[in-house]
Amino acid sequence: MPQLSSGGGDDLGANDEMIAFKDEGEQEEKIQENAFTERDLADLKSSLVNESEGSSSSPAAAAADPEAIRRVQDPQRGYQEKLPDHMEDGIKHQDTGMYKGSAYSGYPFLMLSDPYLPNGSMSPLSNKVPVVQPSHGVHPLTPLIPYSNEHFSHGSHSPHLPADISQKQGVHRPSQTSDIPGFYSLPPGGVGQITPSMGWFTHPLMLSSGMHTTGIPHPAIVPHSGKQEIDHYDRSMKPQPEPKREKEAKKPTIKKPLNAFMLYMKEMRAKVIAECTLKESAAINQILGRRWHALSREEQAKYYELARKERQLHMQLYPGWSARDNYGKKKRRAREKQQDSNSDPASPKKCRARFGLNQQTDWCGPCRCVLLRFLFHCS
DNA sequence: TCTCCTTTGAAGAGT
DNA sequence: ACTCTTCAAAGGAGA
Repeated sequence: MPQLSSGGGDDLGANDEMIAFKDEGEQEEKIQENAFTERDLADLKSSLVNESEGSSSSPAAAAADPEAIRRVQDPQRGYQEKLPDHMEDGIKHQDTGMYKGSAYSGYPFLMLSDPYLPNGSMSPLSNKVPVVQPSHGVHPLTPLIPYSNEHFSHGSHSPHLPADISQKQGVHRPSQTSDIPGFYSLPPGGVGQITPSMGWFTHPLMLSSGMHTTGIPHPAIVPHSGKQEIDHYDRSMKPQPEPKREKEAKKPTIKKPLNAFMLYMKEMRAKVIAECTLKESAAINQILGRRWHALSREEQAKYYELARKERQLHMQLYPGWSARDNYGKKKRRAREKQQDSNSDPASPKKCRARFGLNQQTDWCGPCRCVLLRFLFHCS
């Protein structure tokens, strides 16, 4: 299990990862490491400040990507071929450049835009307009600020403090984020960049859809059928009264924290889409998978570290949560659906049975069933 | 409308 | 301890 120590680069969880990577192209990796000269380091430092660098794409990468697309699209040359793929150096270096520029600086977009929410996901490079710009010189890990309660309170007491969670959930919580590094804090005025149009705190549905019980819009909380719910609300801005049963069924789901690769994908997807003019996620993910392997140790380490922080914060916010909570969700949902239709006295199935209709009879839709229930005083 | 595809990594379940 | 399974994201495609 890849685990990063907060201290360092070599003991990171990427080790396992890198072993596999070495197997595939040890020589290439050595070349990479040698190539990571002091000049690169300087570039890295400067580019962390200059985010605009990250969005530039090199012609080399543009030239390299069509090959990747061909491989992805050509079933005869699938990924399993384990080609000497590190020939994608063009891509790799291009990527490297991008990480230098945007891996961290862009990440705040992910988090501040509430990526776990169905409509909130956006990468710094996506065509969706980012709402909050990362400020230069901010620590790379400021992206995780939404987890920090400081940003949602002005003063020592707040309804959003974690102590509140503990009270509500009856779970002991470590005294507030004491082990969360200081860089989780927003710079003064950081929140001020959030425009009212974001509706972070005023949206009437926030508490029921993407909000942690603290009121923190935590990305990991989504409504059961979050997408439709949010879409619907955005369009109409008038919440439709939901049946009680439906409301109960839509208890928010706490999602898994994203792992390193997921974070990487989230950031790079838009770029790959732009470069490859691909939209199919399966193909894009294949490309991203190869690029992930082509990343240098240092570059991957950034994402392992971010993922580790994510897990840490997730654990602090949801002490009792387990990945098991979301296990079998698909099957369970299907089962619930089935139960719903069984328990609904006006379901087509029930009505067919009640009125002796066969399966082919199409007229017995739910609406007509309600009508029938009314007409025939069905219970 | 729902599920599949496709990737990697984390974590739970099962052996 | 080890292997297997599920779920995180994404969005097009097909049932």
